[in-house]
Amino acid sequence: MAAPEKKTRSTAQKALIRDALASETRFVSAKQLHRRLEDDGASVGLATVYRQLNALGRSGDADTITIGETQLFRACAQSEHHHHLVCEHCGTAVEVDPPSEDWMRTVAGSHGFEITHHVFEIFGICADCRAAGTD
Amino acid sequence: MAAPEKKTRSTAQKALIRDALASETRFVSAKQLHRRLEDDGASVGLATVYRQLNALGRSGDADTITIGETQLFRACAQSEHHHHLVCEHCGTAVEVDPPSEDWMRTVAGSHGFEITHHVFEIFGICADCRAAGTD
DNA sequence: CCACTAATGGTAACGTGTTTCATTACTTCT
DNA sequence: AGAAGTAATGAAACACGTTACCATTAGTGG
Ligand SMILES: [Mn+2]
Ligand SMILES: [Mn+2]
Ligand SMILES: [Zn+2]
Ligand SMILES: [Zn+2]
Repeated sequence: MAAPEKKTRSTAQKALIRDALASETRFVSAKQLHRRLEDDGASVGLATVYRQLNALGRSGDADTITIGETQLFRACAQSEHHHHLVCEHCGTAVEVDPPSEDWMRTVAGSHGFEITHHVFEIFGICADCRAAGTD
Repeated sequence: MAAPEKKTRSTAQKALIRDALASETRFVSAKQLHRRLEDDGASVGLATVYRQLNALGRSGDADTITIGETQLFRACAQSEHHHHLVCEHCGTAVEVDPPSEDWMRTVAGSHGFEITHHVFEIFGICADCRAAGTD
């Protein structure tokens, strides 16, 4: 029973997408990133952007949150489990530590649940956007 | 500047939807509720289910969470702000108190953010579903 | 180079959820 | 009760993010 041995292939598009996401400090959508890529002269298909963004999310190299009906991605500095304080206007995000993982397991266990995952994100308006919005 | 004075009208569908949701202990989607209504013999349009569910959510009479790409609703007993421990298999939910609202405001303020809202839901598998899944 | 096949990209298809608009039926007024 | 006014409904069209399909391109290893 040899391991499935999935061999991945490095392409120009893959690098472009990864780098574009890495250079972004905000949470961005697939469409936004695609827009930026073609603005920079690169030509990458939207389907590929979706594929690679999903791949980055699966491999843990990118965090993802959903705002409204669109999914946003971000290449986070921190690799450990963490959460975010997100500006719902511009997407700027700050990394935040989780609020006691043990407590969750305890309360879940007391109800017979086995935790699979949890979502915890704080949304707000950042100082910049608040200043800009006051006009 | 008198208040907008929106006058609402009571209809049979409105009552049916509200009661159906109230009788449900799980988080349910619009489609699920619509299915159940027509299974019970009632004839209500899907658009109306969406409309009323949204209305209940707006008025605070129903909590809502998003799992995947579909929105789920539940008429919660507790009217104060709270969160949920949700079985991602059957939708059963347990009400849970927030971890510490002050802490959020503090960490947000220290980054210049003004909190608008936050999402915090714990997902897992309930005892029943875990037992049923072991076959 | 060659053969193999992962990856791409344009587009069709999909699933939620919303909007439109003609029709229905609550409310209020007389 | 009857008529008028207008929320509310419902079927279908629409919007939109995301995925599936599939012919074509291009890494990789020999
Ligand atoms: Mn992060
Ligand atoms: Mn609740
Ligand atoms: Zn901002
Ligand atoms: Zn369950």
